[in-house]
Amino acid sequence: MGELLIGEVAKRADVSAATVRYYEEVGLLTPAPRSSAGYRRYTEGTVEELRFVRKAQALGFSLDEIGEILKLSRAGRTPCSHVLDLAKRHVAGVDERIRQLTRFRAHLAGEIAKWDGERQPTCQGLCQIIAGASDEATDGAPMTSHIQQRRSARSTRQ
Amino acid sequence: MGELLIGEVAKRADVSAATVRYYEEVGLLTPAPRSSAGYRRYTEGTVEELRFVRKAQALGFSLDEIGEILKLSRAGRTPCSHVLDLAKRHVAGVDERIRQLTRFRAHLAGEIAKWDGERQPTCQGLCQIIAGASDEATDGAPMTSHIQQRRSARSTRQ
DNA sequence: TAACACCTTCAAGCCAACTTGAAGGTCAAG
DNA sequence: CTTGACCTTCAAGTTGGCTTGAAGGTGTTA
Repeated sequence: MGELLIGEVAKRADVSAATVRYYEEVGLLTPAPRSSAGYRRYTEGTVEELRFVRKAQALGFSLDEIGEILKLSRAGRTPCSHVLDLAKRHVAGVDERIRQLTRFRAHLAGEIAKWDGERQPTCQGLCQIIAGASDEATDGAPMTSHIQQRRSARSTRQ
Repeated sequence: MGELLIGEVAKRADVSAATVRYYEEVGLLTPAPRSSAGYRRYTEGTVEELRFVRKAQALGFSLDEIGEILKLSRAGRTPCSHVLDLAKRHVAGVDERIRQLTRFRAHLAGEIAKWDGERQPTCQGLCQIIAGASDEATDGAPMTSHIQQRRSARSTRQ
């Protein structure tokens, strides 16, 4: 009951089975123990790791970076000063990223404020500039995929 | 004197000339006016745009997204309600990203705190887990490229 | 025992965002 | 009037992160 086949973990973590195999191949996941028939057998823990991977990815981390963070977290007990250092570097990196994003946001908001305070916003003609963009933007679609939904991976469907 | 050739803008924005051509090709930059010989002629404005592109990219935006933001900012005068809406969506997206990153940071920091409070950090043996990682981490290298330095693009060198 | 949904490997294909290379035109300096 | 550093286009290659397909084994259910 704590044993899941690849399709099952994939579904629970909302990725495809192929992706899970790929993650193992590139070293993100530790190779799963196999059943007598050669089937990979996973536990809930793997589902957690997979979910973590997707979240970190959505935040812009590469699989390499995520792999390192996973290794740190797997080291779990006995985190020596090296591990600690590495982890602290990661946090510092994230902090830097947050600061930059915050500045970026201020920049954008600044432009908007400039515009907002100005003339009446009746658009005539030249607003075609964003015609294409609004197509996507007007029907609830993600014109800007701030949280990435990389072709969704409906896992084992079809 | 306000006229720059492609190598010049490239150098000033710290990208390669090929990248500038590529950006024009995919519609990120508006096609530059040509000299009689067919050379692209740019202004300082393009350098600014290129720098913006690199910054936005480092923050995890795709070229498509950046292209939209650039269009918004080029619309400059007469920003109709549509443009304004679009821009506000972008800000909202950035806000969301910042919130997620902040939570991520808290998670990482939490783990570190747990460890930090614990046993003595003398690492014996099993610390090999991070041997590979420390290789990169110990010599000032960017084990985690939080601000991306995508194969650098030393522009027109060599 | 046949169907069917799962699993396996391996190889190839795809998209974004570039980079690299070939083949050639332009132009100021020696 | 040639050298050398620029510029041009076009085509093909690269990397990361997958997806898709072929060819085949597994295991429950009718």
